[in-house]
Amino acid sequence: MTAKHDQIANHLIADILDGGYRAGERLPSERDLAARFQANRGAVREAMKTLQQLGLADIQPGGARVQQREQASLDIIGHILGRGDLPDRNVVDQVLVVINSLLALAAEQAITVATDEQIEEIRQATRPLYQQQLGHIDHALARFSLLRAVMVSSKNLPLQLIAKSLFEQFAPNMESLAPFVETDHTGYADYARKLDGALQGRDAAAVRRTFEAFAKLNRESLIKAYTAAQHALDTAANNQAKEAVNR
Amino acid sequence: MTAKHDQIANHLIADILDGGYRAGERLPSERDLAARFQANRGAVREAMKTLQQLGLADIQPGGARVQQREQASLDIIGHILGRGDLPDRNVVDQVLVVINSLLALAAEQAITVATDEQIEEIRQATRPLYQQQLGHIDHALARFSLLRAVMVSSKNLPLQLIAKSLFEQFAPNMESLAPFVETDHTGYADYARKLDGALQGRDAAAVRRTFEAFAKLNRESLIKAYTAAQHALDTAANNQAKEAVNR
DNA sequence: AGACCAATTTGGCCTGACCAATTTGTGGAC
DNA sequence: GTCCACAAATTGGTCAGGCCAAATTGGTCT
Repeated sequence: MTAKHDQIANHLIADILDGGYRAGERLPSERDLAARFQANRGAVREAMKTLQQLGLADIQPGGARVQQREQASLDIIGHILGRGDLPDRNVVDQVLVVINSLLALAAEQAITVATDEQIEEIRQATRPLYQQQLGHIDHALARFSLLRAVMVSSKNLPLQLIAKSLFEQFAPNMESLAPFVETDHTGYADYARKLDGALQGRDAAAVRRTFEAFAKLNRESLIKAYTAAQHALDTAANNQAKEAVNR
Repeated sequence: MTAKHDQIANHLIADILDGGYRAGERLPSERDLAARFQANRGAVREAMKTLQQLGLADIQPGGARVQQREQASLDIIGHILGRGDLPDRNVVDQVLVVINSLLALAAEQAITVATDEQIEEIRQATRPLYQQQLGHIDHALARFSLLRAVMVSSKNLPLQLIAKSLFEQFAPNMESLAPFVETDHTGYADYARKLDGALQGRDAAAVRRTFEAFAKLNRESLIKAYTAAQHALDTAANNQAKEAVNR
């Protein structure tokens, strides 16, 4: 059971993100919200604090107002992805672009500052990707731990924090898409081999190129998954409509 | 007058970041903290909520525990930079590396997706950098609005949010360093001209190269400023020591 | 209209209290 | 001495009702 103030916060966040309250508009007073959610004002207060820290609301004595989405914190991405049946395709693509760029940067940094032991750790993390028979989920997990190893070795705190934040908001929201993802084992194995070699030689340019290829692979797989998922959803909707007619 | 719960939160954040509470350690109970800060438990509660959202504390029934810094939110960077006389040099450098990388990415995206009007806007933003007599602050502001124009034109929400967050945490903490910064007007003007040309031709590679040069300029200027500031601080400390001896 | 002022609303904070989950202390069994 | 079960104390989550200062609102006078 999630805490009440979190429920309230999530409800309000969804309302704002769905356009129930537009930017600049006044939010109901804490007393109103308390009555509406059948909660104490303290609980509402904590929920509002969440909204404020997400940059969704500007809360001042006299009243709270909704802020522009561009003013929000990075932490709203998860909430944005969580709406609807499938995560918003554009936003997913945007997140991927950023993650991949940061990954390339991290690799670059790692190659210059990481110890031999850490390079070895990253190389170890590429090993599971050679396996052709790895399950979808396991393969994804293997890719993530590779990502993580690179980030840690970059020794760049903001970089790590951004990657962690993006990833943690991204991963749980991709589950609805997971059944439609087909992993290109051969492609990833190829990439893993090249990365391994580039790491061994501490060849920054080669590493960057490999990660770019990696990004391409991810993106293509995502696009396919989306078309498949969309198709499945559409037919499901059709069936429901037919059933409704038959009644 | 800042709100009480913010004062409490800031105090606790500083304590944690300064090592007063180590990772894994238990934080005092809300009731204890309330007594310590002569505040109500509700106020402490909101402060704790802040810590939780910053990823600094894991708070559960039974007690709150300090989390690893690597588990924190991106929003702690500002607090980390705010400690001490000067912002931590390594962290500043790390932030710059990330911002510059994101800037290059944004420019790349902008060139492919931005409308002609937006490209024109970015080009307009380069204009002030031609002026050799611009004050340090004004010059910095001009660079920032250029940065902002590029970010907006990228039309990548997570990218914008990250840049905004990093920048807003970065800028206010660099004030202590501002007096020691010397702006290389000629260098920036050169860079602005090249960027302008690359934008006009929508030449992605050229844009990226320009931003890399830009990054180099910024970094060198920062290094100089740090050595100057450090020197000033050291002599000030020496003078104080001498005075103490003379008494 | 526009400027000014009082009444109301709103967020910030406080006291005191109850519950459920967790932690901690205690005793006994092995 | 070690380990485990059980009770007691602690802790976070929530609630009720109330006061204050700042902001908003609405009416009034110019």
